[in-house]
Amino acid sequence: MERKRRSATGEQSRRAILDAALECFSRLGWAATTIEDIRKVSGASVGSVYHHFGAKEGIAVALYIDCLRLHQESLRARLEKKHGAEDFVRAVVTHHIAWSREHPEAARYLLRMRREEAVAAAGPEIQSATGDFVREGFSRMKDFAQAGELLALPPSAYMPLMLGPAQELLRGWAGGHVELKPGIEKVFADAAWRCLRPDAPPTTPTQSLVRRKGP
Amino acid sequence: MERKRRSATGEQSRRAILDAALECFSRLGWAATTIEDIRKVSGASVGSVYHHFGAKEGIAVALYIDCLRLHQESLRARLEKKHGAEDFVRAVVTHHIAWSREHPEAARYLLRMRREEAVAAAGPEIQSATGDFVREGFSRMKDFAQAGELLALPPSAYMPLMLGPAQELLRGWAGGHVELKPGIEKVFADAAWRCLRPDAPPTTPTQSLVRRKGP
DNA sequence: CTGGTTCTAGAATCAGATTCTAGTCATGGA
DNA sequence: TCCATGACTAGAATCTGATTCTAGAACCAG
Repeated sequence: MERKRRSATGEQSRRAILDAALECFSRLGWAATTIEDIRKVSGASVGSVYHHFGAKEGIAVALYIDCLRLHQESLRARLEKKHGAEDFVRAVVTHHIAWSREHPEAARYLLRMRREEAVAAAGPEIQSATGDFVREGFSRMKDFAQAGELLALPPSAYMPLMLGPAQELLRGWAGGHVELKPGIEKVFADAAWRCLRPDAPPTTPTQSLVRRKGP
Repeated sequence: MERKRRSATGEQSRRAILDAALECFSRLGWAATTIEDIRKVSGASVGSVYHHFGAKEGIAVALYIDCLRLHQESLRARLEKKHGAEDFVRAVVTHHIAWSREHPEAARYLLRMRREEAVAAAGPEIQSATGDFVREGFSRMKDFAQAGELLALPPSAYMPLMLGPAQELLRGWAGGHVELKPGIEKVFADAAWRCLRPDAPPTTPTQSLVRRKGP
């Protein structure tokens, strides 16, 4: 009944295949790497690859979930101490950028494969592997909003406003032509907060060079 | 010497192939549609398809450029009358969302294929087809910034801040699970402007978790 | 030691992209 | 008008690489 009898060996080769896959996908791209490439780099056999992952897409999905987990664990740890809305927003944005800089291969893979068909098709599977975390963060933002610590907005707007700019920056970086300057996370954290913080008196949006100028 | 002798016929079948491709890609996804699918829908032959596009990727790229052109022409027209920074920013964001709603297939295709390997590899070709437009918009933003009509920021931050949130929203929409509510473009235009408008007093960038929190 | 299960091997199969050869068709010039 | 030319269409033949299949090895519980 055990899910993993010979786990030691099996898990080991599964790991080797995932590592090889990340290397190959990074170097050659997802479409261009063949099972043969992965087989050579990992030292496994075709049969073994298919035993563990079922199909080429299976590798992509497993690797995606793997990287996502790394990312989320790191973020979770960082968010534990954040209780206010501003701290929360800034920490999420900053972490997103900083983590990507620290784990370039994994980050690039996540950025590239997001919405890539091979992975997108496995939506439900990924949901179940990581959905709670996202849902949790989302509901936390709604709570902040309800408490007046964030601007009141349609719920579906929070995530895009908070992370969209960073995501777009990182996408450019992953594409290879923009670099990630050292202090850039601060710029984006500021921007996200500027965009989400409450305040804004009667909101005279038409002419806006007037207000603001705190204590 | 003429580039297009039998152009009428040729152009026609090229068009038919592109249309068929958009339909197939939308319905089945890029990876899953075969040349055979496109051949059947368009009525062309394999040879004809390869004559016009060279490879499956060639179809994807041509279609991408085709859709991008539509998008840009529409945006260009809309921007002509916008002279101030605020108008400009709001128009770009609003247009991005509204256009997507009006041309769902093309928009979804653009969103899905952006950074998709098949298309990303053709970067240079796409650059030359559309680069000017982007460059132009970018330099316009730098001008605004220089004139003090936009917050001073690292140049690479403008595009992500302006369009990142909308892009993220649309990506969710293209993925199929978020819907595009009627007035949502206003929310995102407001947010973009909130985030880019100048103002912000002496800007004490180093420590920013202190101030703010008004009365 | 035996039966059951996981995992590894690698040859065989299959699908589908690409290539190749043989035309067809419209045009410009003789 | 008639031919040469190059754009274009057809579809069969190849090739590449993903997937399947059959055997067997390693391991564990009884």
